[in-house]
Amino acid sequence: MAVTLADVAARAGVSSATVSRVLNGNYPVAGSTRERVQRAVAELDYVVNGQARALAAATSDLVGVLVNDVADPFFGILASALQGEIGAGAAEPGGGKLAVVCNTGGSPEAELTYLTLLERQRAAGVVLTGGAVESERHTAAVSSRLARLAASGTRIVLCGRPPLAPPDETLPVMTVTFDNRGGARRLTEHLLSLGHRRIGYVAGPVDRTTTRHRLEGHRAALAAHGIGPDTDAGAISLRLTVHGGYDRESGYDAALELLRRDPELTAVVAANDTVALGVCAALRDRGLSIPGDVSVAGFDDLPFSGDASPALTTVRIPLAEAGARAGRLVMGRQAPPPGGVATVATELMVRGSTAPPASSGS
Amino acid sequence: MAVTLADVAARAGVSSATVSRVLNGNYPVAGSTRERVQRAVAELDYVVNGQARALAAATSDLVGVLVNDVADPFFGILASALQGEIGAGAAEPGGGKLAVVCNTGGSPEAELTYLTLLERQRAAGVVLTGGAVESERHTAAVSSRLARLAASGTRIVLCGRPPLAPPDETLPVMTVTFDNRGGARRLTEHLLSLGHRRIGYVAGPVDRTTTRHRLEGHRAALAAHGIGPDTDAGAISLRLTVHGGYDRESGYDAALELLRRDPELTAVVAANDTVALGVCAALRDRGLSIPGDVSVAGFDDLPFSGDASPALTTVRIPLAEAGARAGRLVMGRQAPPPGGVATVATELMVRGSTAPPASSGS
DNA sequence: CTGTTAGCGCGTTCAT
DNA sequence: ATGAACGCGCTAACAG
Repeated sequence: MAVTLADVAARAGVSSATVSRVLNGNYPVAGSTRERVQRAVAELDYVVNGQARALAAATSDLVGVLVNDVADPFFGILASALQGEIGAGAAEPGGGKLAVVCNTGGSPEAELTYLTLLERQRAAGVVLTGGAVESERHTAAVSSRLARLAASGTRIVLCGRPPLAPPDETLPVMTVTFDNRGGARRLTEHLLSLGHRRIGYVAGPVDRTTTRHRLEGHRAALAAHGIGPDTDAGAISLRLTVHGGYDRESGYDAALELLRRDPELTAVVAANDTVALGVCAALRDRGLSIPGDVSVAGFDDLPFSGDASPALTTVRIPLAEAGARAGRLVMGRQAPPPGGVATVATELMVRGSTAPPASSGS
Repeated sequence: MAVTLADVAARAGVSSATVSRVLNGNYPVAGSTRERVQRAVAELDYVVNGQARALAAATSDLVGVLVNDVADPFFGILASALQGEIGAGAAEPGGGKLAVVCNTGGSPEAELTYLTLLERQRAAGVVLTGGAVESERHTAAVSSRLARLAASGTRIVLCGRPPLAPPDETLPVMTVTFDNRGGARRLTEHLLSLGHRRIGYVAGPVDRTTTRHRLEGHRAALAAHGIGPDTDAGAISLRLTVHGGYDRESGYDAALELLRRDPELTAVVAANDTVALGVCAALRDRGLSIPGDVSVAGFDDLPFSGDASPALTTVRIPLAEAGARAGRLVMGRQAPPPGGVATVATELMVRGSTAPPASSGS
């Protein structure tokens, strides 16, 4: 069948150990011997058996990357940046590893299943991306899985979700988290400063850290402007929150629902840019102009956001940089940040989709 | 360190062979024994060692997916659909495999490197997605690598590129290819029927099958309308072809170049939707309206294309379906198409970005 | 510098 | 139905 180390050794007239040494270049080997071995390797088209090597050396060439869905640009960009770091130097010996991308679809069960599969493979590292599901049970389950992985030497990095709770902080888990709360707050402040008071909010799925943090930022901004939950205007704002998925359809449906709840609203903040596009489509279908009648804002600043028209006001997350950083961390190519947690700043991007409300202008 | 089969065996008071049989469920085992073993497995939190299993059983849980870049929605959607099939049933024993996504960045060397890495891992299957680089040397190199992989039992699927040349057709390689030529032809016919005659073409990178096929379709449509390369109008069209990357910047730059070459052009066809957005941006920056002054068309029908404004006329490729099909093929869950080649039809999507040229209307 | 030996953890014969 | 023994292909001690 396949040619093995022994075949190469026989061909080169040396022991298999010597061949191994030449291949890994960790031990001194005489130049002439090395050359003979390399010739034999080339002649036989020998390719090492990764699993045998992994078994013997107790190492792995695999790094798991858990994402909700690579088809979603948010995760696609993260995955791409991660893969870039993980696979970097794949040509050199020991240079790069293989990124195993796992689509969880946002399902907690799938997340656990994949963690088990990666544990099976004795993955060298695991990166969990995107918001985490907030449930006692699931958090505990993930934590214990991660603890076992970490105990067996697997490097763990969280990217785009908050660090694990303090009690579990003993885990050697590194985190690259996004300032979702701050970004959301600045975004809503922007709308408030434009004069908007009836602001709809299309939130993401419930029980997700990302959803909660963005919503908290939004409400914090409202409260700071005297629109706390205990005021009349605040009560309206509370009523103007609709939860949905992180997809375009959800945005479309949510926008219609918001208009039903308050035909007078002047602005809509969406959970992310994709949802915002759905919101825009719904508003247009209702004959409303953006931002003339209603301002719309998104989150993430995905590539298409600048090309939408009007261009979307949104909050930029440097996804590629964050992913690359997480990649370096999981590869051990960069020292962990102090406390194990790095917070990536977010930036308000004001574009054409937001403007003062019509009433305030006339 | 990690708990092994032997540990479980000891705990259950049976031999390791019995534990193995319980785990794989391929052999008859007494109910009571089975139960004791399963209890021991649960109590010890045992997780099989994938590499050891792979080594012993000569099987692999890995399937490689080569893409140019997962951050590109075209590949992101393909990868997502592929992963969905590959990982399907990951919970059941033998149910799913792990998709190893490899970003080649369109580099032939990276492609070969990853194929070697996947061969190392004795991957159960490999899917090559997207257009192939057209070069004698590279094609030969890839073919021989694929031949070796196939010989060692790895299932090979091509998705989004043409089948390998007839001489290599003996390889058990399955192909899911896109009708790029037909789609491009219908797209240009659409523009011609609107009355356009000076049509710029922003082609993809040279020496790529996708680039060539789309360009051929474009030229075929022109020729069919009497605008062959030997006519005056045809000569103009030839001059109005610019090559660039598959990214937005390339589209932007190419559009400016096209306007320089012919300020009178009335339509621009782009290599894909992303490029088309760049073209649109450049035209707008030049003060030209779409489609009033210049019509623009793309290719692929990525999700954002319908939300651009004007919405992009483009050619739809059912990427998710194609990816899922390729995934089933590589998993051996679907019978290979006759001749090993399935051609996926493309569909012209006429939207707002194309209209009759201004001159013909007045 | 190189060969010999002993596992890595599991699947799988062959016995029983 | 179960156990003992061997080997998958390679790396890592240990000699020499």
